[in-house]
Amino acid sequence: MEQQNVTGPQATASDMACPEYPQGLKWTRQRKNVYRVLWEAKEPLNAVQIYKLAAQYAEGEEYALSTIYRILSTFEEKGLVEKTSWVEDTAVAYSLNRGQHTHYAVCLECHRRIPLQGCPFAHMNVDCGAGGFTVTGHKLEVYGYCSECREQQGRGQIEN
Amino acid sequence: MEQQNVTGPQATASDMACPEYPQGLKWTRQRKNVYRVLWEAKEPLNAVQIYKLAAQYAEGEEYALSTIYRILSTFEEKGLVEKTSWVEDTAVAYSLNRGQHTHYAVCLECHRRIPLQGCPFAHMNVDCGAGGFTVTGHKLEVYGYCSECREQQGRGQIEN
DNA sequence: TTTCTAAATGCAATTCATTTGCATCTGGAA
DNA sequence: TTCCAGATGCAAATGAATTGCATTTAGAAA
Repeated sequence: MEQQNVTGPQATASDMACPEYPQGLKWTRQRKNVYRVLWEAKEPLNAVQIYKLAAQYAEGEEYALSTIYRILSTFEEKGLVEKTSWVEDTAVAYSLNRGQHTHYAVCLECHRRIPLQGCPFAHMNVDCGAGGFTVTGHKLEVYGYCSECREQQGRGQIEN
Repeated sequence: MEQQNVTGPQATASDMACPEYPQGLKWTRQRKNVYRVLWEAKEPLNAVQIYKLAAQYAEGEEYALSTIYRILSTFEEKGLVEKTSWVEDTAVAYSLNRGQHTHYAVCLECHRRIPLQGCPFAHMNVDCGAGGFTVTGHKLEVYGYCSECREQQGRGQIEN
């Protein structure tokens, strides 16, 4: 009987494992912790944030930032993780690829990132016009002002 | 009679001027050339690309890359220019804010960027669910495979 | 269990995009 | 023509991400 990884995204952090974990990759302490951080994250995090959070789980252990980068790019290569980049932020952010993706409404004033309910494209047949382009994914960001920042307006136009 | 800038985006490069040019900004040689490059660009360019193209227009003149960055960020601040960032590219790209924006379909194989015909959101009421968020803009990127790369498939999956 | 090796990591140095401080220059109002 | 706030050039600094190499380790095989 082959051993099954019944733990995984459902599992608690202590025995965190990953059923979709690709063959040939070692399930190291560092990778477990990075996976755990991403699993618990409520929004995409950049490498340094992940580095710091992962270090908390690894009391006393040494962590190299470069290792985090390498883990993240391996995970991305294997489809475990999604990369996102935002114009207002120089660093790239990473999130677990949970199948259903999330888009965000970004407030231009306070920079808060508000997750959108569902994907507007879910019911939409993206016709590219570019004949023959096979769409496998998309990335969407909506900009504007959140209700709070909207209130204290009157000044907040482009011209400061 | 106040002087009118009848040249502008419609003008030829030699007398390139900009009607929407904000008050208080000097219309310098460097800025003219950056504006010209952006005006003629068929797709968003990064700072180094703009730097090189602008230098061509300014035969023999000195240009500093840092100046290009400063011009671009000033232009963006004033709403003349839009910034875009792509996950596959570390550098930020800039394009003239022409009112109507363009989205792209990005081929994951050859990285070609195919402009989409019109904006899928044009006819779409973006309901954020996030109550009260006022949408002023959005950014969309579609990923997949262009027809050419699609043909020579069979191997090109994630695992490689 | 122990052995063994390809894969993973730590570390330090490197690359590359972007920013900044400061002295000099210049567009354009007076 | 004068004059100065705003622009620029230059060089150094910052910050994200990558890379080379020696060392460690997960996990398959013995």
